[in-house]
Formats: sequence, structure tokens, C-alpha cells
Amino acid sequence: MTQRARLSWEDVRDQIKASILDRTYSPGDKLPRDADIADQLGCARSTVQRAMRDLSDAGLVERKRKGGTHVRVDPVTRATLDIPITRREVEKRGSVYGYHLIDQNHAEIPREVVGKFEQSEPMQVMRVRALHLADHKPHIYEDRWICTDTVPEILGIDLSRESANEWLVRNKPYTRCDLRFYAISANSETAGPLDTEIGSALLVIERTTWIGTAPITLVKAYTAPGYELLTSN
Amino acid sequence: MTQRARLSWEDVRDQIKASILDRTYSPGDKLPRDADIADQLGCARSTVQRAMRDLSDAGLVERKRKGGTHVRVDPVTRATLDIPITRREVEKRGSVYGYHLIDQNHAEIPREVVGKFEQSEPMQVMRVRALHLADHKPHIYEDRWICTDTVPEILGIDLSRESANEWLVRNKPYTRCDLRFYAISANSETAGPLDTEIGSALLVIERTTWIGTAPITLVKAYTAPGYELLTSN
DNA sequence: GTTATTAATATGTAGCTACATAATGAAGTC
DNA sequence: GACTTCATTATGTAGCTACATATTAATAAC
Repeated sequence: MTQRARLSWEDVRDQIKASILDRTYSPGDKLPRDADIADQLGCARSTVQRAMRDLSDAGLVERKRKGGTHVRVDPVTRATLDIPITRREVEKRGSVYGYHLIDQNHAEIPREVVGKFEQSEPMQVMRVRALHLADHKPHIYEDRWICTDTVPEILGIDLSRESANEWLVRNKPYTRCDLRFYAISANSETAGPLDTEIGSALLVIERTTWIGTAPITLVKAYTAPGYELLTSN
Repeated sequence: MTQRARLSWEDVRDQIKASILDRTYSPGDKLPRDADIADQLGCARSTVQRAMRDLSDAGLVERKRKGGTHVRVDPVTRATLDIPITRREVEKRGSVYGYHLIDQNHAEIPREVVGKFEQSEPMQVMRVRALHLADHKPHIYEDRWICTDTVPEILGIDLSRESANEWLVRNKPYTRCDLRFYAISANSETAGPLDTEIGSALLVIERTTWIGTAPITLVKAYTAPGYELLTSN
């Protein structure tokens, strides 16, 4: 039986992908129209479209109306990161999770935080510092600013029992999230809670979230030495 | 005119998303069947499916055949990172790109690299160390292992003119890519090229790529102090 | 009661049609 | 030549049907 069963969009995607990988189509080249590929492979255009959308999402090709489909000239490495709540991340690794509130107060909002919230005027915030533990050892030290104008409910929550991380993610879904990653040397503030020496290199995960344009929170998560962030694949 | 124009799948997605955000459906709740949502909104099931797939991709809901659609209990922060080739990244920031090959040799492959390549037997590799510059200042120091069994062509390339980064990405598309991010303190090897002091905190981007199961390359990209990795949103 | 079989059900996919939309290029106008 | 207008074209989307597939639930068999 040379006649194959009907093609799935994944089959089509893989065939197109293969023809890019084997240089049938090189970076910059134009691929045939969806309809022609469909004819050639003997499937519907909608199937080719589905395949092409996947390749386009993955950053392998670029599509433009009327312009057609081109193999991307400068392929990017596109990676998806899943950042779960810290408790779950620790538990998934098979470790025992622990949490400890360090302090909580209504400090003046620093200009830097106003800027990261993308606001022009200072607003009411609560600052919360806490430590997440894995197997009773420091795992992440978080320094968090919560906008109490946007999330007044947080004022009634006992953050020594439930982490702000967890409460927010369960009770205040965000519409926008900015992430940035960088490295800093542990200073007198961060070295203590993380039980490391001043000067150790720490990976910082900084996250800002909003509902619409209203800022919810900014967290700087200082991870303990040795922490690694992996892609989800 | 109360009768809206026909709904797009994005409209449908936004309506469902809104009803999750406003707690009409809370984490863990089951959403109506696609067909019922379609009836209610007055659109086709395929439109609801398209919307749902998007929400599912974004990590907001979970879908199972027969089981239906549920709002995710533990929402994850899902972020997409685009890592372009270094030259392009530098140029996009409006800086002048520079490249400098430090050395290139056929060193013995360390056990660690064999492991990261997910191989059991050692293989032939070439080690390439190079420096990427932004505005004539050190930007990224890369320490790279290239599997010459998989990519013998690299042996004929003059890597003092074109970076391995660039040549590989243009000539050897990969089928799989692993990324990891972590922080280390600059040591005697890394501090020099990056023109910083020993002990500075450096963000390291480590990338391993394969074609099928054949390893292509492992790079450790040591970024200069102050480097930040941002999500693409 | 436990297990195997079967039916029911919600999502997933393929194929088709029709039309919308964006971008290009050609033709016409000044 | 520079500009506008308009037709052309390839992808994008909505709607429909039919069937595939996974999973649960119900039923029958032991």
C-alpha cells in the first residue's frame, strides 16, 4: 500500500520542517503557497495552515499575507519557561517546603519601584520580605512590593501563614507579567537569610505583574547559590 | 444594534479569560462544554476550540477529552524567551558589535560535557572560546564545545572571521535545545576576558543543541556584569 | 466485590466553503 | 517622476460536517 493514511497536521509540519533542515529550503527562501503544498501532499489547505502556524510560533518561518511564507533568516532560540509557585517547585523536586515571613511594613515606595510599575505618581505599597526553604535550607529570599491600592484585600491576610506568592497567584490573576533575570553578588541584606557569604553570586528572578495597567506586585526573588532555571521542554 | 458582528476567536478567548479573572469560574472549576459556550455566544464550536487552545497554551486552563475544561488550580507563570544570535542582540540595542576569537583547539572532552550531550561514550569535539563585544566593551564570553562527529564542516570554517554562534545557527539548524540559566562568580578564566574583577556575579546562559539525538554544541555564555535577560512580551 | 466489556461524551482533527485582510504591484492620473 | 487607485494574491478566520480519540461511566460477567 503506497497510499498513506490521511496526513495529520503534525505530519505536514514535520515534513516541512525536515525540508528546511535538509536545506531544500534555506534561510530566506520562500516556501510554496499553502494551497500548493496541500495539493502536493494531498491534504486540505487548513491542515497546511495548522502546520505552518506551529512553525511560525516556533520561530522557524515567517508568514505574511500576500507575501507568503519564508524561512527565517535569523532563527531565534525560542524557549518557554514555566515558573510555578515556589512551594510547588520545591515539592516537585521531592523536597520539603518551608516558609518564613521575615517582615512586613508600609515603607515608602522607592522611585525604582514606581518606575518598574510604569506609573508616574507614587502609590501606597506594602513591603514583604520572606524566605522559602527547601529541605529546611534557604532556597529563595523574596523582597516584594505589593500595591495596596490595587490589592487592598492583602491587608487582611496573615502572611506569616500563607506566602504572598501563593495568596496572590490564587486570588489575583494578572493580565500582564514582566520577567527579568540577572546575577548579583550577595550583600549584607541578602547573604544573611540565604545563609551564604557576602559576595556569592545569586540568580535573581524579578517579576512585575499588573491587572490592566494597575500594578499588583514587584518581587525580586534572590535564589540560593547553585539555583538553576531550566526550560520546560 | 445590540446584535454584534460575528465573534472572532480572540473575542471569545477574551470573554472566557475575563470570566476567569472576575471569578465567575474559579481555579479548579469546570467550564461548560465548547458546544454550549458556542451556542451561548452564538458562534461555531471551532471558534471556541481555537480560543480554548490559546488559553490552554497560555497555561490558564487544562483540557482533557471527555473530562472537559478546567481552570488550572496552580497557575504557572509561562514566559517566552527569544534568544537571538549575539550580533543581532547587540545591534538591536543600537550598539556596535564586535567579535574576537580567543582560542580554538581539539581538547579532550570533559566528562561533564559528555553527560550534558546525553551520550555514554566520549566523542570528538572542538573547543572554541570567543568574546563578543558591544560598543568595544566585553559583552559575552563564550566557552563552546562543538561535536565534530556531528558537524565536521565546522573544521573548514575560519572562526576568527565568523563566530561559531553565527555559523552554526545559519548552517546547522537543531531539532532540540536545552537551556539553563544560573549565576556564578567570575574566576581567573572568566574575569579577564570580561574585564571585570574576580568574584563579580555573572549570569550564565548555557545552551545544548542536538539534531535528533546527535549532539551539536554546548555553549556556556558568560555575560558581562549588569546583563539582564528579559521576556519577549 | 472485582474485572472486563461496552456505551456515552467532550475534546481533537481533517476537509470543505466562503469571505476577510494585508500587502504588493500594476495601471492610471496629475 | 510622484502620487493615487485598484486589482491581485497569499494568508487568516468563521462556519459547517464528519469522524477520531481518550476517558469516564455504566453494565455485564465471573
